[in-house]
Amino acid sequence: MEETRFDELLEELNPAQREAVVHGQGPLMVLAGAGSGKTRVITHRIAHLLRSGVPGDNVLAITFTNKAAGEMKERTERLCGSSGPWVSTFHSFSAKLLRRHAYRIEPYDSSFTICDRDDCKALVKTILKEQNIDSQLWDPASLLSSISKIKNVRQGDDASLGSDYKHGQVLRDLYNLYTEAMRERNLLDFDDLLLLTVRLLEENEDLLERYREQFRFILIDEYQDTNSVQYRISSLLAKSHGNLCITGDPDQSIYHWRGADINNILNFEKDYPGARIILLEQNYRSTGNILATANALISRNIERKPKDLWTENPQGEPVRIYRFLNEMEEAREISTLLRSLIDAGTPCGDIAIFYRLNAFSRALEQELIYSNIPYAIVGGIEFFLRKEIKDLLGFLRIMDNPRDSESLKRVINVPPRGLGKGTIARLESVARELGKSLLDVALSEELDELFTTRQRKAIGGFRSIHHKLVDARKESASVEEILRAILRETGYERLLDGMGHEEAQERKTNIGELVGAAVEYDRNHPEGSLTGFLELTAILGDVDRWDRREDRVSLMTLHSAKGLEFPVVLIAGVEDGVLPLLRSDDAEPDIEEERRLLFVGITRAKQALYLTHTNSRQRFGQINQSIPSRFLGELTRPTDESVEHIELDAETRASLHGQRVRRLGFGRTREEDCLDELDIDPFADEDPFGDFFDGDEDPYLAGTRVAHEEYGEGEVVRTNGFGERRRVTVRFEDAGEKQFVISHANLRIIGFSSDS
DNA sequence: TAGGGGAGGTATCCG
DNA sequence: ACCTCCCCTA
Ligand SMILES: Nc1ncnc2c1ncn2[C@@H]1O[C@H](COP(=O)(O)OP(=O)(O)OP(=O)(O)O)[C@@H](O)[C@H]1O
Repeated sequence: MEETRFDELLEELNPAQREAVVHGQGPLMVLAGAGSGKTRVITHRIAHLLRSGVPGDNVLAITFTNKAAGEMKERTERLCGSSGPWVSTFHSFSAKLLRRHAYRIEPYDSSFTICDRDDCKALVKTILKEQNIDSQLWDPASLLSSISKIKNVRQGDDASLGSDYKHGQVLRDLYNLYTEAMRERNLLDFDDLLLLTVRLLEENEDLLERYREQFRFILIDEYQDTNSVQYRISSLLAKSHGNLCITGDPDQSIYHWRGADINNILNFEKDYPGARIILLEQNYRSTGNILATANALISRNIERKPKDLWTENPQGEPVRIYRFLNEMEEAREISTLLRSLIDAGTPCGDIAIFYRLNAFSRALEQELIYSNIPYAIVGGIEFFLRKEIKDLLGFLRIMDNPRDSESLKRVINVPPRGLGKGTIARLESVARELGKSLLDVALSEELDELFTTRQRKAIGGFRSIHHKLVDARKESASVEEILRAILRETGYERLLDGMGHEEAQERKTNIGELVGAAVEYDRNHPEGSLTGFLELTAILGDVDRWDRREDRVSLMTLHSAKGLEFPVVLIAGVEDGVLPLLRSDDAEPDIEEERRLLFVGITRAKQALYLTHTNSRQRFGQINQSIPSRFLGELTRPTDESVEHIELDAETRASLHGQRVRRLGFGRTREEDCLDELDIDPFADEDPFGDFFDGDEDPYLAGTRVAHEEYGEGEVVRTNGFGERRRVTVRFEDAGEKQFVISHANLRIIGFSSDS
């Protein structure tokens, strides 16, 4: 391969970027605004280090996703053709270290299994049952989050738990039981990966020395979203030599809820005195209009150092804000819009739709299917949570990690052969008495006399499957072969024939996908192992599983969108209660973080940005009025033309509904016809700045039937104005047209015009 | 023991 | 509207 010349690395970089790339020893913080090229800086900096003669093995780069890691590794290797630097996420890095030195973290061994949240929850439930604790009172999910908090905030030190937490004693006991159960089964959760890495380094001076020496240059991306344990890992490795380069943007910190601590980046200068600080403020990604809305929005955050991104890019089209009747219309109109963009030549792969909640993908998906638009949902209902997948993985897991009794319990009766709760309980008590693992007991023929004939027979069925799998594994190391053996020996696909055709088909497809993943793993990892495959299934995130090269419209949450960019971006459901998200019961939402979330979404867009919101939306099966997000009013300045508000006119809406209703044969058409034009003009008011959509309820679409004490029944003709001055005009049957200020209107909604 | 049916609770966001 | 859990029956 022809080597890239030194200065070629510095082309396509602005002076600030270049400075960061060529910075030598010592701490460096690159505070980079959205789209200002920090990813490019890191990549080029690594390449520059390698080209200056630093061996790849001495460079450790931490990225936010495994996908970013893969791309960066590939990129740097291409830029300088030399051996690979270490590039991975904190979690993958930790897993690698822990497997390598597993004998130092007893009772774990190197084939430990990484648990996803579902596995952890199941284990908590098991423990609660064992302890006879009512899982209604102690919700496993929130227990788990308390446990996670203990690990992250107190770094596993439960000493003073009793005083801090409500029900501290119980929590502390459960925490210890959980930890013990995980150790017994050779299982690690995501927090453990990080926490044990800290312990590994702290308790083994030789290892710490060794890795400090090895990783002479450390780079961490998205530093604003690191948590306290990750911070500790980086300190352990980097404090002594100080060759730590971090990049991040406090305005893009969106993971506070899972323990990320923005102070890590804010205190960097204090932690590393004399650190060089480089600001990147030129945005190369977005049009002027998109950037203007992003800047206007984020400037509303109080807890923030002011910073204005600028760009030399053209203004571009205005940002378009659409208002729709409900989520069905929203989905349909988005599809229509996409169809016209695609027909005009936009590749599907250039388009992305973001939303706050995974649940929003459903309505969109239906319409995209209907409109024949290829799409890919990133994340969402977890593939690895499907029953058939969990079953198959369960077998793989017990083959890899015989101590994983949770997985064993899952699969010991697959296919069903009458081995139920009673037998499992018996197996467990025998295991406890003899101090053996559950699998040992199940496989030991000499213990048969401890079971009834019936139980013996059922256990024997499992035993013979297990033996065959052990044989299969001896014959071939490939994951695919083991998986096929499992399918063969359990008769899994035959099992599916018993159920409804459609469901069986779907499950078979899923199984096919898993086999496909195994085949791919075997191909890409000639030195691979079952352990490696299982680690990937657990540790890969939603974005990691997504293949950008496919020409499809991408659907994902705003969180998943971090770090990506698309020429065309749509953000759906920009409503109060959704974005910012309000929980019915619980605490105040973190408005500033929600605002940053929208900021992240907006700044993903290169050419065109559409934000949509609806007038009503179904939640828990009930139709609720929705209010435009307060953030929509924060996107503009008084004279700004970077934003355009759009509403379907009545004719279009009626005809679309008509068509659609006929085509699909829907029965309910009523509320959807007869809507008059809505009069939305953001600049009609003297002061649209400020409380534009002030969060007041505004359910008055044209055509809504309302009742008034004095004037009787009537129909909404139009609404206009903003905030306090927003008015609704109603034509009453007897009293003629009247106008009301919405915030003081004494109107009751009684239906839609077509109801009568 | 297994699987259906009804009831009741329920949704963030994720490596 | 959907999923999980529990109870009841075969
Ligand atoms: N010096 C430059 N000249 C031209 N284009 C650049 C330059 N630096 C970066 N870009 C382009 O700008 C876009 C954003 O870059 P990059 O993804 O590195 O930004 P980022 O800072 O990581 O963004 P974010 O923080 O928003 O995820 C990319 O399309 C990149 O190719």
